[in-house]
Amino acid sequence: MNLTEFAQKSTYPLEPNHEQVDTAPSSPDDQTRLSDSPWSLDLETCSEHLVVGAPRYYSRGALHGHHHSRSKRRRIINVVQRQAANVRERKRMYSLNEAFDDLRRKVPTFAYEKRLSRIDTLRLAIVYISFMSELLEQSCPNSPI
DNA sequence: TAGGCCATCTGGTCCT
DNA sequence: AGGACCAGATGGCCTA
Repeated sequence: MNLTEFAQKSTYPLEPNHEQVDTAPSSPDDQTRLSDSPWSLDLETCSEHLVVGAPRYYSRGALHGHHHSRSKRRRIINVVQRQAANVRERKRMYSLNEAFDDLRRKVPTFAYEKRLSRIDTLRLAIVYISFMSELLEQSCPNSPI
């Protein structure tokens, strides 16, 4: 059984048109990504964004009146702290995406014009690990996995 | 044009 | 107190 068959039998079926396995590393950037540090905007430059990108929604928190039930302590943060938190969050998401890119390079990708999405990357990784475990089990039945 | 995917902002919660 | 993590919301881009 090859990986394609395994994927088709697995709990996490991939898209129906994922048929060919491409063992070459997936091309990392088929679509535009933030390859250069997005958080390089320091706090001074961020201030402009704050003005432009003022809160776009108010569905959560005090601004919408949903804060009564859950918030034990209300944390008041000022504009500078909010900007700093946004920068940290961008940085965090960037490192998360770097990890996803690493994972994309580890799993054999299907011959597929598009780069794997994050969810498909996770699902394929699950399939791949299961497949390799099964392969190992077949070749070394007595070895503990 | 609808739906998928993603980046970003944001507030709440957890943890140090 | 403040950073990390998380999830919801929103808007932009791309593809079928």
